[in-house]
Amino acid sequence: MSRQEEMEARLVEENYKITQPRRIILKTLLELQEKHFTAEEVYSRLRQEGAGVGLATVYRTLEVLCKIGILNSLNLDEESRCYELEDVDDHHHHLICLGCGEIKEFSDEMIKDFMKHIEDEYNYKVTDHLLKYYGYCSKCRQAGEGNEGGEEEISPK
Amino acid sequence: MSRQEEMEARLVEENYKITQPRRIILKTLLELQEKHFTAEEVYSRLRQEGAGVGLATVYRTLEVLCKIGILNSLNLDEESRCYELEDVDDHHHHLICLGCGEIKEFSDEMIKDFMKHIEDEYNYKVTDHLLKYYGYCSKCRQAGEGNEGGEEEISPK
DNA sequence: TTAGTAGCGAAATTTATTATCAGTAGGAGG
DNA sequence: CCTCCTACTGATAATAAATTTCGCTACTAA
Repeated sequence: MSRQEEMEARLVEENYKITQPRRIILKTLLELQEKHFTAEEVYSRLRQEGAGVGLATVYRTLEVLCKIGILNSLNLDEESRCYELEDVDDHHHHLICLGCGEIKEFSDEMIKDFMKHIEDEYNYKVTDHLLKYYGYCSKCRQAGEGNEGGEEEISPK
Repeated sequence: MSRQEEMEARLVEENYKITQPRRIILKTLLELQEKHFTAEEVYSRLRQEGAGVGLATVYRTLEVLCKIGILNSLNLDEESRCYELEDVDDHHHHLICLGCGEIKEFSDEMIKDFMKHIEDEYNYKVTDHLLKYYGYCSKCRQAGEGNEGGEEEISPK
């Protein structure tokens, strides 16, 4: 079963219909080079390909895909919501360079212990978590300390 | 030196002027009951008190206060930006209940070790970080699993 | 084949935030 | 205590992301 077929099976499983626009959007998501993307990015990609899929439908579909766990929704920057394909075996977090905007990922094995501790202390059932580190990558640290001649600065948090 | 005076001193230190609107906003922030607040919340509080401070000024002032470290800017929910007064001795993160929206805080001592590890592995200089846990508090876990009769659900991430 | 409904695209709307701009006032220097 | 410069201000317009609306379409179960 292909990745696309798996996803469509998930939709059916959750009582959503397999429609042409949804098929096209799934296909596009699988083809995207970028690991992280916004609704607008998906939409403009679809326009390029001449698919007659509306922006509202993109938003609606991405929302559905999040609900059924095919996508994760992230807040990587303040401006607009990002999405990424969910990979069950690859829980990770983000390391964001304030100089050049580069985003690295790291796994979160160690964080899980801390989560257990939090669950006990506060009597919560934790279902999700988000960890982001902001800093400066090796390149940006060398390149002259003051962001001179560099790209836009990015604001943390 | 009062808290307000300290803050005004910070403004001067950073070459910002002490203006009437800024004084009023600082006073209001110190009086707020809520630990977390949005620009709109500050603004409506000011209106209630009859202070003739414009919305744009509130946004501008909160931005300035973030820049000089008097406030932290948080992304507790997707809709609008939250702020909190910075407390140097109390670094913490947030535990957010998806059922009722309750927000608890916990300190981040343990997270610091993990940060060191990340800095070494990726050759980053980490300057800031953000950790949020989403889950269900003890109350919401009892109250019938399906959010029946409860308030609005909140979306994670 | 048909009926009912989930889903659709286009456009309008909402909401948070930022930019604009003419006027004001803080405060350094006289 | 004045004066002047300019950072700052309030009102409002503009922007942009996301959501809602609405009449129409096309799945799918009978």
